[in-house]
Amino acid sequence: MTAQRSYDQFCPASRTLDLLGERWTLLIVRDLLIGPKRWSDLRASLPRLGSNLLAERLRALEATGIVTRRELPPPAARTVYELTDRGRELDAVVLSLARFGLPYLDRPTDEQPLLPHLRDEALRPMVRFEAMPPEGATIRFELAEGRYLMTIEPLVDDDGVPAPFHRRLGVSTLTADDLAADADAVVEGSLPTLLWIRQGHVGWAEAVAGGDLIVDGDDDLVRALFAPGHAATADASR
Amino acid sequence: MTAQRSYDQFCPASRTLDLLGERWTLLIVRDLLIGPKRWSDLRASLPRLGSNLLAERLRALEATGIVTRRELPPPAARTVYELTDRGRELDAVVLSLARFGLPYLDRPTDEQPLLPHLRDEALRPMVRFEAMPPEGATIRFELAEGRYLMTIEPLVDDDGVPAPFHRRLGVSTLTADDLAADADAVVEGSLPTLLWIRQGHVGWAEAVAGGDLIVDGDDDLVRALFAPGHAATADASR
DNA sequence: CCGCATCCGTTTCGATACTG
DNA sequence: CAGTATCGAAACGGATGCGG
Repeated sequence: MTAQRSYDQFCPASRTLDLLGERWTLLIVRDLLIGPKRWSDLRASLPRLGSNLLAERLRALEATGIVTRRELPPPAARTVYELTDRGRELDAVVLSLARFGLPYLDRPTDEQPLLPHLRDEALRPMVRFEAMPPEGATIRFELAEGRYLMTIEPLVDDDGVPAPFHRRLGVSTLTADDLAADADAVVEGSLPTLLWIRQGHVGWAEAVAGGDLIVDGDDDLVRALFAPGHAATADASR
Repeated sequence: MTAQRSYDQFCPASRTLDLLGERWTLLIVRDLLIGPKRWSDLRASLPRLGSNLLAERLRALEATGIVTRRELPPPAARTVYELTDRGRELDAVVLSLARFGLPYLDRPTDEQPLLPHLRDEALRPMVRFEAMPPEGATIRFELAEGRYLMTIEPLVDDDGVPAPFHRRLGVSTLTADDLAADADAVVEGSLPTLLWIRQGHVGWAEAVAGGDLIVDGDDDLVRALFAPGHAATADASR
């Protein structure tokens, strides 16, 4: 069975695509990067993926050591799928894919619901890495879609070792009012507003004037993080 | 016709996969990242890709503004394909794929020739970003496969803006003996040796003792850049 | 209901043949 | 050299079935 179609080249990129270049595989990984998921969770977040394919993809990912299946104790439904340490390294891959796709994203249709788990990951691909201040920062987001705390770690840690940018940037959901204090900035608005600003379809001043965006604190920081244009066209607007 | 199978999710990662998630597409991009290529060049570097699919993929990439076709003046064969500015942003995607696949790469078989153009790109996915010194560095590689100059730009530029790590790291082939002076280190060996060290299959000391690796200059720098283990397990060995 | 396996029509792929 | 046309073989997608 499974003839295992391979590119058969001595190249690490093609090797990765051998492992997870098939349809749906990277989207499964994307969802598991958020946290362990049950079968039904994955079915819900990937509605157009057939159950047979999901089973096959999970089996393949398990075979290559990217995913493990763990059995939960009797209370609550049984098995969950989660990434291994190796699998979690795919964060960089998924994030680079998301960053590239940002300009191609237009407003969601009715057939493209903004899935809940994707909301919580929406902010991370949007920030400009070059604009992250070397000393780090903390920004609180009070959005229509939820409350988030963005944490930007310092460029170099205490030992002077520089951190890869995707590991400097964390976004966590904020439920209680704890940690609400001492952020460098507080942003009120919505994900679409921030996306359109980042895409360059709406001007910053325009959004603020229209009341779609309210920024408290370090205004320039937030503005630089969501400045329009791709990374290559890094106009130093700050 | 072309039903254009789409994931149809409001997610930038799935959007990117809509655009170039089909088979061979990202490998075509990989090859074009090195430079403009003619039809026959692409056929040679992707031997198992049928000519009809190559045509179809190139057409699709052109339609989405990732690739342009340029007509060369009469002398020399006609049309070349090259990436647009937008397409060149995929460098981060391909590099992250390559970095992930590195541990899965084993020695090339006869059916997996080390293609010439991949040789020249082999070093870049191998270096540990965290080990790149903040002040920058220059390393000359005198390998069995060719001579290369690796340039590591400073962590922050003159304006104090930090550079994303994939843009700090450049590798160029070295033909003449120019630029051969003042490198922080000179490495003699071969690509397989460096790969096996990076993969942890061969110890550094072992390779040096066996004569497979000779490092002149900042030994510790090179050792840290090719230290084994994935990025997450960043043991500070330096 | 959860976690799949089986069946089957459709789409995509891969190899070869063919053309300007 | 730079593609297009054709066709059998996989892979996909949706539905349905089936044992815990």
